[in-house]
Amino acid sequence: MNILPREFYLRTDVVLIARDLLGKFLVTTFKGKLTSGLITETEAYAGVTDRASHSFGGRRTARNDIMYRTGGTAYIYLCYGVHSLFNVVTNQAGIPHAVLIRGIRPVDGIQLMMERSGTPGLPAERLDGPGRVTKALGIHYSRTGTDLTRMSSGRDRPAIWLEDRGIHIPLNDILISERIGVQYAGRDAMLPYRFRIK
DNA sequence: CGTTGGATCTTCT
DNA sequence: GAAGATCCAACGC
Repeated sequence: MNILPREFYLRTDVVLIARDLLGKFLVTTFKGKLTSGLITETEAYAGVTDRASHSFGGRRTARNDIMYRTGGTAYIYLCYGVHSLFNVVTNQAGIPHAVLIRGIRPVDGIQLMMERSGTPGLPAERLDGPGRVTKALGIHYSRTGTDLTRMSSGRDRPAIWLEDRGIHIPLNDILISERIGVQYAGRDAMLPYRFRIK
């Protein structure tokens, strides 16, 4: 197993990290059941200078406090009272950058993920939508603050982590566009911070 | 096929 | 008290 190391997240360019996360694996084990997916879609949120970010202007509240932790921490919050959205915090502590995971291709535990999604039967080739991703992987917003980099074994293994399985997505296979659902961010809504595998 | 609105609840104003 | 980094079913065309 090759868990993404702290250094991966500590880099200063959150947009580059969002791109690099394509092709990596988001893995969870809850109650001994392992589920995972290859990350197919991400969005970068560039902290205090980004109007679309929860931490724009240095805003710091009980909800987004996790964003100010060190890179490699999970920032998970409740959206519209319904969906848990999963982000990875990047950069060093005090700099509230994050990458939202918006889509995966289910790999391990496909059947369980389909059951969690409420659509058993057909194996999904793509699982798109940040709320659906967390639902399928069993990620709840109460898990916010989880350290995603701790490399340990057995029962102490973190319940959520990111893994490199040696897959590299060439730039030619990546679609870059504007972020979704951030119209309120004005000019920043048009930044090319969304990355998708074609 | 595009558009609309309800669900649901925490967070911040 | 309003709005939100969403989703899906129900509608109208």
